[in-house]
Amino acid sequence: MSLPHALLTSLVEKPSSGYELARRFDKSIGYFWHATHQQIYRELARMEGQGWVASSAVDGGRAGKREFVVLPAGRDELRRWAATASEPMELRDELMLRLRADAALGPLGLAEEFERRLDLHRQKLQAYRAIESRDFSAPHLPREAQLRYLILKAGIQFEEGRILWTQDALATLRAGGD
Amino acid sequence: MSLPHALLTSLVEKPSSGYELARRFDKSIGYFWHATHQQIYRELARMEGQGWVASSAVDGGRAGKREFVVLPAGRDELRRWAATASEPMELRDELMLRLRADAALGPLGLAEEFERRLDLHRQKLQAYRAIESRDFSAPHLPREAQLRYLILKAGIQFEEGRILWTQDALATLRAGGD
DNA sequence: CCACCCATGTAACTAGTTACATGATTTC
DNA sequence: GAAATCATGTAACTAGTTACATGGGTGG
Repeated sequence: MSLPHALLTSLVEKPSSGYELARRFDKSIGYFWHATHQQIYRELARMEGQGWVASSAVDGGRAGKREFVVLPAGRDELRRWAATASEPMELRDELMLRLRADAALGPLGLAEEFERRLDLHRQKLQAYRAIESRDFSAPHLPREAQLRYLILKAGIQFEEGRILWTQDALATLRAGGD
Repeated sequence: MSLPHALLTSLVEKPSSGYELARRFDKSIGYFWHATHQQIYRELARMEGQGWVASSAVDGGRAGKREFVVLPAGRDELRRWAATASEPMELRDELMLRLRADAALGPLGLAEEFERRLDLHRQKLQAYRAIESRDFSAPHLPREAQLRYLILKAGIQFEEGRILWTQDALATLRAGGD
């Protein structure tokens, strides 16, 4: 279970409300770890119960707004978790299943969907490239920025690979017979 | 929900028992779509209820062994589903969270885990390469084989990319400061 | 006769998604 | 004063995982 640790990291970076975290999980962090606001609120409540974070009303904030900060126990937990091993992500793309269905049943007209995917991958790559030139184009990056850049580079590499692969697939799908 | 369609495809390729499907989902198909035997049995029961597949006792098989075949309604469903759009797979690797935690808290000694990952990626690539030379080294592949090869190539590309990325990450982690 | 593989399932749990619900504040 | 955004949550559901359970057949 990694969501609590994703939240801890995000809160170490900057104490925030559930709402703010939800927005961050739709943007920067969301590029490699997605979560909805419902999940986030539920998890924050659990984490508070465990003494990993504490919340307080925000001066000058809206009614009901609560800001969460990481407690020492939360930092300890994050450090402990970061040192544990984890399994590499699984490849799990429905498009592969569709390709295999096409192979089993005969041509099903998948080219259109591959075109759509190609577009999506290009858009995502463009978004990543924009972040790259905005945040990581300085000649000497501090360690912290280098690590965050590494995460982005994993995304860039993935999208670039998928673009090439999708083009290969389109050529095969359109080549007709054998 | 894609598991039923993965099972339909697998059963179109070859009528099988739940046990045989479970083994296939640990090998070839499992490389891009994993499922446990519990999930498979549950799903087969549902699919039979919907009239997509039918089961019968196997002559000369063990007691209780049932073989599933795809019914016309199941083929129709598979064809219908294959033509629908789907979202690209999500990047969701715990290692990225750990990198970000390291960036937020300071060096946590992740290099060891990256070494381990590097090994795993190399092993997986080797396994893929073995399948490649066993099944797809003929000069002219029929359409069906070309499509199945495409799926494998997506896996090969992913592992190769990750190997390069992990080496980059190790260099950064070991470079010490900025 | 013991261990391993074949072959089936149930039950309980965890993580994630979708739908619903409410109310305050800011902006046009 | 209406619409958009801020800000919080509950409830029901789906998919996937882990633990448990049973029994027949085969090979050493």
